[in-house]
Amino acid sequence: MTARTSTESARDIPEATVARLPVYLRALTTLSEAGTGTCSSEALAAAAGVNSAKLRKDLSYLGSYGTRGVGYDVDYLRYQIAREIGVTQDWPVVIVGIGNLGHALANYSGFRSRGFRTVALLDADPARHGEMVAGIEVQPFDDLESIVAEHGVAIGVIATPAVAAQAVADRMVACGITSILNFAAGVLSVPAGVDVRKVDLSVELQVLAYHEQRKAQGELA
Amino acid sequence: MTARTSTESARDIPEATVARLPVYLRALTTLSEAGTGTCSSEALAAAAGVNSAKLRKDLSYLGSYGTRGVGYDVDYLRYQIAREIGVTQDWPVVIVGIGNLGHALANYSGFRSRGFRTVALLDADPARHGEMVAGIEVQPFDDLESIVAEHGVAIGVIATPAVAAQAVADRMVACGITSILNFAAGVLSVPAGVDVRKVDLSVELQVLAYHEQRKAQGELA
DNA sequence: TCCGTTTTGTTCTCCCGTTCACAAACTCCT
DNA sequence: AGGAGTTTGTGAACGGGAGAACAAAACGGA
Ligand SMILES: NC(=O)c1ccc[n+]([C@@H]2O[C@H](COP(=O)([O-])OP(=O)(O)OC[C@H]3O[C@@H](n4cnc5c(N)ncnc54)[C@H](O)[C@@H]3O)[C@@H](O)[C@H]2O)c1
Ligand SMILES: NC(=O)c1ccc[n+]([C@@H]2O[C@H](COP(=O)([O-])OP(=O)(O)OC[C@H]3O[C@@H](n4cnc5c(N)ncnc54)[C@H](O)[C@@H]3O)[C@@H](O)[C@H]2O)c1
Repeated sequence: MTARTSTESARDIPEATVARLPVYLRALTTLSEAGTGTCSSEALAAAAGVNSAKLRKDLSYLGSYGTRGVGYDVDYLRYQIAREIGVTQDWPVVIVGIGNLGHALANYSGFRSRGFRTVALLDADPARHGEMVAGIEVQPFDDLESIVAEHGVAIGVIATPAVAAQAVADRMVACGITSILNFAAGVLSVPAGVDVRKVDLSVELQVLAYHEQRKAQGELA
Repeated sequence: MTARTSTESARDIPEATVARLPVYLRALTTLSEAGTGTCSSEALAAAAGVNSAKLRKDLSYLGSYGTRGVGYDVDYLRYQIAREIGVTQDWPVVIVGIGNLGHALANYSGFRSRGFRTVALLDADPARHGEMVAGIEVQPFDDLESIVAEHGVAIGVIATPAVAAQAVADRMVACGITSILNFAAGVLSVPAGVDVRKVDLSVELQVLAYHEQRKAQGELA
């Protein structure tokens, strides 16, 4: 899934833990907004939907931020996780392919509130150019290079049809983007050092269908 | 992630394999449409973006559908995987929460072509009722029970705000839905025997941000 | 028929992740 | 000050998945 080339820095956090840190972060934000000042690993684990031992081990990779007999300071731990993930700063993001899904993503407020700022919406179709979506103007895909250079964009989102995805990814990589979130079906091939994460709704539904079928078979027996 | 209660039937396919079968299925469909009649595990693995040994082991859980020295018959293997997943039949699906994301999902043609049929779009907001999206009329959320009963729906999609998600899930479970695809943030609690899969875009982006930050740190050193 | 080539199916080993269990550390009450 | 109660941090056992390696099987040509 992720390719590592650069020299490993100080702490090496397991991939599975990295994927859970954002979940803890959200749970902590909810707790903080509810006015909770301190929480135990048990309580936080319940809020995040994981085993408490796993939570404690995950947090131990970041350091020793809890107090035995007491628990964790919600705001302090929240800051530490945010810093570790790197969302104390804002990451500029470009979205390519402003169709059905691209519109939804552009309108999604959860990005901005969680450390990401959409700096541009790009589409190859001239008919879409100039349209305003969530306060941002849709621009030609060919503006990619200048926008990435101007804002120092490192993260790109692909929401184009599958046939265009590889070409879009190539252009992104060529102009310096090193992390891609891909909604299009199929496999993207990128050079080492570029991270790609794929979201595939059909896969999710088909996994559900598999289990659903098994349940039905079990009832017959 | 998934809860198993019913008695295990004949073959027990590892969860990791189940998650990859849909990927193989798509790769096979692409190959078939390109006119390929036979393919080796090496070729299919490349198309699916996985290791060929892993692919062969995955397929061996389904049975012995290949021919040594030759490879796999594309259409035959495709049918076998589709049957194993359970997408030779059509699964009726309801989508709840027809906002930004719900619109995109309703318009997504990839569902129908992969074994799923959207039978209803439901929303709690009366202002949305009667709107036509992708040829389907948006109906009141309170119609859930009658629609599920009428069509025998087993799979539900939640695309409401996070605060409403648990209540929607409860109603779904109460009227017989046993598989839920959840796009809302936060943890859903459901009884054993109900499968929930969560898609969380913020988590995906934050994982990318973490690696991005590490890359930047590595360059400084 | 026999041998070389190709490719599957499977075994074996290693590694990562999960979970249990407990000692260390902290608080609070007497 | 001391003991009871609570909760963290981590060592250790366990299970599952990934990948290398190879034997078994099929094919094709001589
Ligand atoms: N809509 C969904 O809910 C959904 C769900 C899962 C996956 N997907 C996937 O997401 C992708 C987008 O889906 P959608 O429904 O928004 O499709 P869409 O057709 O509505 O939008 C695609 C957009 O990409 C643009 N585009 C095409 N080629 C381009 C290029 N080379 N460069 C830049 N822009 C280009 C098009 O002009 C269009 O605006 C598809 O790959 C689809 O499979 C969508
Ligand atoms: N838009 C995105 O790209 C995106 C991305 C990731 C996650 N999400 C999540 O998906 C969910 C939906 O996002 P959105 O942008 O479409 O939001 P939205 O506000 O545009 O749409 C939500 C819809 O749900 C309906 N709704 C509210 N309460 C309901 C209830 N109790 N029963 C039935 N319907 C109800 C509302 O009327 C509205 O139509 C949110 O939880 C959001 O966090 C969205």
